[in-house]
Amino acid sequence: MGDADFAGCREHFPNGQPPALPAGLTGLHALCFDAFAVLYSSETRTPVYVAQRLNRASLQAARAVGRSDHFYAEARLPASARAQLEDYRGSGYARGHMAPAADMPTEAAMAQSFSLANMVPQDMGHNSGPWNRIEQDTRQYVMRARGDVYVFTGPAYLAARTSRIGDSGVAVPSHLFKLVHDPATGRAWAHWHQNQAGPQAMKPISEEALVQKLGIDFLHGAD
DNA sequence: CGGCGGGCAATG
DNA sequence: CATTGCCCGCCG
Repeated sequence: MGDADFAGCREHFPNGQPPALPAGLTGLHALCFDAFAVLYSSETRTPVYVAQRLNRASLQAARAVGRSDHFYAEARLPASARAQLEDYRGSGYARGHMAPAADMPTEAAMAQSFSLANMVPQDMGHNSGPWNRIEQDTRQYVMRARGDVYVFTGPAYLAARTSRIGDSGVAVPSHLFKLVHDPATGRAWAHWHQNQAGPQAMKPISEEALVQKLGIDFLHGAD
């Protein structure tokens, strides 16, 4: 979309400031949703990152919202840039939410969370196991936090050769990250997992270490 | 063990 | 298209 600066949904970002990106990225599309924002890459056909603002009230509201389970290709993207349902079907990978369905505070946001613009090809065991634990731990943290908590979630492509699925060639991440920032405490930390089943390093890394890995300055301008 | 949240595919 | 049943991993 031409909405390259998230003009319509800055509320999902700390201090209303989207991350600073490394030079040279192309094919990017900024997408606003009710409860999250996606910077989408037409090269990988996955998000670069997904941004959320969470708080206790939004997660309490989310508990009353039923999971929709209706995945869909993102019609706001050019057809040539979209991930398609057929790309994931039979691929052996799960359609892994970046902004989790269980975080969504309204029915509309729940439905929107099933856009393939919010998905990456994820190892099934990783998604239902260690990653699900990270998501639940993050919700538990937010429920106990004083105010708004900002979360960035997305894939990393650090393998020598990135494998792809489907006719569109949706790129399979080597890693997934989730950065949590609590302005009330000034703290930030990041989960960094390989996109595979089995034991993971559950110890978070620093925000600085994540920035070093990805070249994305998530919290520039944040306190 | 059951429940939950993350998914899948077959069936009408 | 929605419904149904199933798998996975983790937790209390």
